[in-house]
Amino acid sequence: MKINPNDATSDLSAQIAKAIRDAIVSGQLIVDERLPSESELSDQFEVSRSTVREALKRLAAQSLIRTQRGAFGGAFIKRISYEEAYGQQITTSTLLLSMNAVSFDVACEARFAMERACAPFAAQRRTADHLATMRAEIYRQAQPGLSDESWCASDVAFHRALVDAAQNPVMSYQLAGSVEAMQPLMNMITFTARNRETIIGLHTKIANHLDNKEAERVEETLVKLSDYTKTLAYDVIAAKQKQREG
Amino acid sequence: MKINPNDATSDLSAQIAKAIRDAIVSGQLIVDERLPSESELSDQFEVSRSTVREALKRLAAQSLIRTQRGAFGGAFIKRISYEEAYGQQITTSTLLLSMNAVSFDVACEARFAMERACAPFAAQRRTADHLATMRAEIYRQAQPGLSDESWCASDVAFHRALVDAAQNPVMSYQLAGSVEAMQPLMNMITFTARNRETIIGLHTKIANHLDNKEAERVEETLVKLSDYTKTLAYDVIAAKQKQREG
DNA sequence: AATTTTCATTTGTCATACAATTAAAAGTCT
DNA sequence: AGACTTTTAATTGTATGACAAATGAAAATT
Repeated sequence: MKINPNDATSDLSAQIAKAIRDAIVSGQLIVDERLPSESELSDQFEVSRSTVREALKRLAAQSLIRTQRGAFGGAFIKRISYEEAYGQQITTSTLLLSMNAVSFDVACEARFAMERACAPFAAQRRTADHLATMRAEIYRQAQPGLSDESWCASDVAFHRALVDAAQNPVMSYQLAGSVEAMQPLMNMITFTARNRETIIGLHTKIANHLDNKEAERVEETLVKLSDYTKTLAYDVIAAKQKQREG
Repeated sequence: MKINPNDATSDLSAQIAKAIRDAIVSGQLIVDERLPSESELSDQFEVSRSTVREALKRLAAQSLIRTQRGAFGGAFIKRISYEEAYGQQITTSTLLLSMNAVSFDVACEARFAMERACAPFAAQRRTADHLATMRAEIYRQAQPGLSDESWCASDVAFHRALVDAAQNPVMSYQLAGSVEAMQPLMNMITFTARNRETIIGLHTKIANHLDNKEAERVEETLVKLSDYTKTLAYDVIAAKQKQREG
């Protein structure tokens, strides 16, 4: 692992982080392996300990290493967990959508397309637990006086159960970002009692079709749900437009 | 933004990073807004400048801020680009798969399921450019003496073109991880001339069906490709098993 | 043999200093 | 007055040294 101290395009700590990251991704450093101590690294790279520390903090932020204090402590290559990966994906996806002004349509299309991809597997593999979770969320959604925030949270929980029913952790991980990152966009919509009723109807259908292992029908219903959600968004945008003009 | 100096569960720099990150994600800090200088932050949080710097490097590693030297420089909230988001997703996905010993089947299933989700949109929206890229990669794949590495790289390029044809940047971003993270797993497979021929045949079909805007057929062919890829992986695993026993 | 103490190692935090960079402000020349 | 150059102040990047806190191994003690 080498760095170029005269490269003006990036900081030393960024270069060091990259060198170590590359070694991890390429498999040269394996899980639970200990990196040299901060002093040793500063000798090897010929930089100060502060610079090494900044590099290590960069890696820690990406869940690539964990550190432990004390004798026989140090920085260890970390086995990244699904939970951490979810978290990172959600943060990145959320910011990507909010900062780049991704249109509701584009985000909605991506989300429901990927959810539809889960349907065949979910229909095949769903357990009683998954169905119970979905029905419990539907029940919650039907409560009168539920705040928009709680409604959206329950909506996310329902869809996560659908995705998890496919029992493919990689898919669950990939979709976590899609579903959760939509929440801020969904929050812009005001869900009237009538809107909610329609959505609950579609949710119920999805649960029933999953129960009957009818994948195709689940997909059809997801398309309807996607279309209906888009319609609601259009109405919100139209109303805002009118308000601006009036 | 407040931190708890006596919280033994996490470092001060991690707490500070979290406080700022939360402010960014929740929209309290907007794109291109300047954070206080390192000295000001160290005053506000009542920690040393080094600790603040470590926190800022954590945020920089997640592409949440960029820094600029000199007068009127500082740390600015960064608009995360699709490219950076791709990069992060690929790093995380790759490590998630390699470190958690995700089976080839699970990864393959997730990847092709999500690719299939793109098919309807790709068939509708593909341009001449997308088709040209796909056919160019097919041509490259047919070259005799192509190394396994180059073959896999071309395979990735082909599938990226397919995903990009859907013209939904959010989907492209989500799928980048799926497709690229599979590469190390794919590299374990030795692609014989005969294997390649079969795959090229399926790739050609996909390109043709896309050309004809026949979404259903694209999906069918993707299923065949998925099944064939799984078969190849089984053979590799079986061969290794035999080697171990013999 | 079990418990306690000591000790060396390592990360976490702080303080200070200086280099490098940068844009604004001030100064200079035509 | 306007274009160009120099100065200046602010800010991040890097280095150094110091000490606190944690921690597991080794030594000492009971």
